[in-house]
Amino acid sequence: MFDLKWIRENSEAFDAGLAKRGAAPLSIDILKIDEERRDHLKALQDAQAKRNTASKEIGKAKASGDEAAAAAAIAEVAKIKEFIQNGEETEREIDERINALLSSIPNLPHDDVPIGNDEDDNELVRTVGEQPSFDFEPKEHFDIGEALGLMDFETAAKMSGSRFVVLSGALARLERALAQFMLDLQTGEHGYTEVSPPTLVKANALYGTGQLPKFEEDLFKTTGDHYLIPTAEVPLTNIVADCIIDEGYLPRRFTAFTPCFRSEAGSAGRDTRGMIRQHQFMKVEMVSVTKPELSDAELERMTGCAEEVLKRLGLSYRVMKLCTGDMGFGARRTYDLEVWLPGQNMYREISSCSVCGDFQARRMNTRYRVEGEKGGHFVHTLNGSGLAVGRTMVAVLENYQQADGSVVVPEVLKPYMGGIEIIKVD
RNA sequence: GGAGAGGUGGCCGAGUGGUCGAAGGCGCUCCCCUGCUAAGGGAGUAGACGGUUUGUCCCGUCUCGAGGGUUCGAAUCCCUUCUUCUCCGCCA
Repeated sequence: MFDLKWIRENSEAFDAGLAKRGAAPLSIDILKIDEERRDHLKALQDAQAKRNTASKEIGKAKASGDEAAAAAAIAEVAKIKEFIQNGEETEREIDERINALLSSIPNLPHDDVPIGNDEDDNELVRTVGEQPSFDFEPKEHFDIGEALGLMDFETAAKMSGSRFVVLSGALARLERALAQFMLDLQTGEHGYTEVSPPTLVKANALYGTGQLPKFEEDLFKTTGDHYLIPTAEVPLTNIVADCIIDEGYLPRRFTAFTPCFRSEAGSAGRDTRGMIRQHQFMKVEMVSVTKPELSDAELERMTGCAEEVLKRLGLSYRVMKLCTGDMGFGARRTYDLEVWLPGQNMYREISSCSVCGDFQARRMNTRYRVEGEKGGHFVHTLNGSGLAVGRTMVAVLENYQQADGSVVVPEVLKPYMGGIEIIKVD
């Protein structure tokens, strides 16, 4: 969400930012409504001022028992009444138009974000770790999982349709182990506070983080007024909605392990096999709330927190800086982590860390107060996966597979696997 | 799901139609007094928006959970909605 005043004073920068996103300029349209609004407001407020003064006179007249004077004044002001009521109605209409327009505009990218259309224009930042070599043809994760008898898409389809999976035995445990490991790392070493949030939220929460009003089709909605969260970014960020935070409490860092639900509208036919793209998946999410001047540094830090998971799991990955065309709605800058999948013979996204600036803070009305200063300033928010558990399991299976179809449990997960060191057919 | 009671400024808490943006207290800021500390006295202390000016001045409008309505006038009355608490029922 943008500040009207800012657009008024920086209309060129605003349109230039939209252009980088591949969007048409909007400042002229917005400022036209803005001007209409201010003209209208002035007339309305003058009328209201007149009415308020008169009302006080009436109050005084009544208090002093001068009924005649009061009656005369009332008759006088009554004329303004209709104008004010219509004026208030008009004001609401104009505000709605402006809000509808503003709330559907994506955040403007940072200057260093590469301009581009899609993922092909993303910028490689660094590559980390070594890709494992195999003396056999590495299989894809679903072949491994199904051969083990622990990953069952057909059974899932029977009860839930496509894009679901039933994990069992050691693989169900592996999912839990991965989550546990990630949470222990993010809470124990990186300072994140573990949270167990709701996974059903109302529209205003989704509006706050930017999924609504524009991306409703990506969400699952209940028969009531709830939506299933597409990511824990939503509940974690909304923890601070409508809050004024004392400066000393920043930064705040939250992490949560939750299921995520996505309709995957528009991605029919993509990644139809396996666990890469599911309607439901588990994820450990990180959210930071910071002061404006520290948010860029926080993004580097958060990305590092996500990378650490991959490093300790011994997985090779690369860091991509997303181009303007590939970034999400609320992001100013985004780093994707892409893990190496030998079965697929390619890198696949496993984490996405974004700094949103004050974009979400404005929508949620989240501010912080500096001691001794008047008023509040909007906080900056960040979110990132640390990591997507389902895809991490995919990566573990493909990278740690053996010629005989078994899978070695990575060293750091062993404490969580209850003695299982190799996952194999019993 | 049924019955009832609330949501007021950074916090606590008065206020049931007329100079109420709101008593009082706490906290905070400044000043005075007191040779540290403690205590005391005085003043100040919401935000958004608009106008004006770009001078951190002034004026106006709106905001007492949110949104409508009644009225010349609403924190106060009516409707809708969100939310908190208590009791009952149901339940993992």
